[in-house]
Amino acid sequence: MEQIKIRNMEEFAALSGVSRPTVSKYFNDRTSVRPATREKIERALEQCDYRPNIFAINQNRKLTKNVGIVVPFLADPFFAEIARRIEMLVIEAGFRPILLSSHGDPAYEVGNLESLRSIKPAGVLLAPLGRASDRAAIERFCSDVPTVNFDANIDGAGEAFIGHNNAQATEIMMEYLTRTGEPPVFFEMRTPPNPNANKRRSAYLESMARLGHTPHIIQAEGEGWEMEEIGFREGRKAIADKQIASNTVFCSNDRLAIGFLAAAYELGIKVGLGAQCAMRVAGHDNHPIARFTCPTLTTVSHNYTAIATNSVETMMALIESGERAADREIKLFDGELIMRASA
Amino acid sequence: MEQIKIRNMEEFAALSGVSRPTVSKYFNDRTSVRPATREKIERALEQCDYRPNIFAINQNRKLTKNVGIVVPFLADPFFAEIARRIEMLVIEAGFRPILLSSHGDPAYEVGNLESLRSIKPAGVLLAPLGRASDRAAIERFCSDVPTVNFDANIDGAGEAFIGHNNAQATEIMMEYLTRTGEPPVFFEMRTPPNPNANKRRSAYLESMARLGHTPHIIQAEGEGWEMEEIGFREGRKAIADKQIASNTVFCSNDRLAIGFLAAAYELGIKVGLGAQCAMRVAGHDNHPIARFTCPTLTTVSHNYTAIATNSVETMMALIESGERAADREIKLFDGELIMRASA
DNA sequence: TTTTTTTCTTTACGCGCGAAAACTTTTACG
DNA sequence: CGTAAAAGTTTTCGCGCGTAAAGAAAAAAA
Repeated sequence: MEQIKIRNMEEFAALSGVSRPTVSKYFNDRTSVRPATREKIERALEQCDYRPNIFAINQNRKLTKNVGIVVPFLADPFFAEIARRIEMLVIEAGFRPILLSSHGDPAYEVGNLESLRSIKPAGVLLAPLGRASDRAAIERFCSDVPTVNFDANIDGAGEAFIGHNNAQATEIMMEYLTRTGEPPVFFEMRTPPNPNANKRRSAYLESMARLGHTPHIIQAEGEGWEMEEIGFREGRKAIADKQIASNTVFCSNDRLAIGFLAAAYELGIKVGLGAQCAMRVAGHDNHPIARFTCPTLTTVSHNYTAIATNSVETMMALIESGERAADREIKLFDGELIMRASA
Repeated sequence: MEQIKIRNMEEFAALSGVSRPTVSKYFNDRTSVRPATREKIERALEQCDYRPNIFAINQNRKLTKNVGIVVPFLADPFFAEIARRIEMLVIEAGFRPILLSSHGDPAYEVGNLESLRSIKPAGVLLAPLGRASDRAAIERFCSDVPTVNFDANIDGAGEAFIGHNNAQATEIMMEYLTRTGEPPVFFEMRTPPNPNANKRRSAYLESMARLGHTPHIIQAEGEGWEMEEIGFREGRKAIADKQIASNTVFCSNDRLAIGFLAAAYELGIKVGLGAQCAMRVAGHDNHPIARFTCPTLTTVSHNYTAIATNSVETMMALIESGERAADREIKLFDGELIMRASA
């Protein structure tokens, strides 16, 4: 079996005993042909493993089956995880996912969008870099290609935004931390690449104000996506300089927290809940490695499943309707407190 | 500017005042036309941002500019890192990288290869799953598409194998560990998904034999790619059951080691070099997070740069020559001892 | 059985480009 | 300045498929 070499749909049609246009119909929607015809085609398919040429298909179709997925930094396990879920959902929906990473660089981000534009995707799921993004380029892209914006909101980017409810998530952590111990200081980057950080800072400030505490924010120097490094270096400095006005530190994200934990460990500060512990540390994101830090990291998890599912569903609805959304919908999914040993 | 809408190369040629075949030549190699002509085209390019239709290009070229990159599990930062480097080198070489993850599943791996086959890539850089891979499917693919195998060697897969020198890398760590303390036990998975693990075990056994020590291997139960989880769960069990016949543990890879460190921490065992430490732990791979574990992880690093560069160079040489390699070359790059606090 | 509807076949065109052949123009060089 | 070489132009073909129209055949409904 599978010996016969087929060069094109014409030859395959001849083999199956069906006309070429009917074969074409079959490959576009296998239920659009009569069962008897379908069986003829599928019997032929068993003995020659023919597949229509993807370039010829896409050249003639106005709408391809490609769906772009762009994330800011794929080497970050957080994005790897969310991208993985989205990718699988896109495949399930019968589309071809094209996964692209912007490598933390706006030039790559623009390059990715241009690259996507050239393959005429049915739609694109875009998690932008954020602050560093070339807004004009992104808006231009979104006006040409149906785009769903996720993770980091850029006003006007895409037909909808699906994201994490940073305010609520920060709030439940604040509630937990203040209820069980000292009100936390907030440890973040001075110039965070991701806009979620700003929402988290605001939520921290609001929360502290409402609870009648004085907020303390430590802003780590450093640019880019090497957050563990920044958390480690600046965390060590902050601890050594006694800048930390509480025994509880709420890090803006888990990667900073991982670095901070390493700094605390190196300085011999025991982190955790017990009486013999000097400090509590919490993070935000439920990073895949957070279960395995020392101590395990208390954090707030994104609703990964809901965000991935909803992003893809929104995209598919957009594709099926063939229209642009009337108004830009923003959907936020609540975070979940993940209590572990560090706080 | 950029107002003029161009639908195809014909229209663009008219705009630039050059014939279409010459424009075509320009886009294939911008140095292949006379400087004066080139300037004409590039001036036209400035006022209409035309790009040749990628589907039409690829339909007619025997050789596309696509290069596939397949890794077994992109959510693993190790692969994310190596993929990132390779991707950038491929872009630099003027090709379009198509990054695909097999998600730890041989079905996805075969699907990725089929998907790649359909876009007629100039070449493919393949890091196979290993043990779980569908060898027959991979060999079939490699006979059709110029493939360079990297990271995990599968005999006969591709024109060349570029990888890490597991034997040498294990050896330098063994030398270090035995010179500075007790000979280590070896902690690994009973059924590792990646074939590198087997080479590391063999190297450990050889090394212990040569040094005149009795080898001890602890084989963790568990399947799949959740190595931190396996390292944590089985590591805790091994420590609790006092299966560890040395104060030094050499983990088969860093992800296992990260789990193992978490287990030791939870059990109150101090890991590190100092006199007050009860155990030394070393890993293998120099995982991106290894600098931030508690304590920081002593490990053996792959020569990431050399492996990425050499894989891409080998691929490009293959593409340029247009031929298949006469014999399957195997290139291994030595590892480097990374001394940190854990051992 | 006849009529209606659905499905299939035949024929034809076009997508946007690569490639090749034959001819013309420009450049390089003695 | 003349000539060969290099580069550009024109023309034509074909890639493999989507798609549309018109008619034939098959299935479903009357």
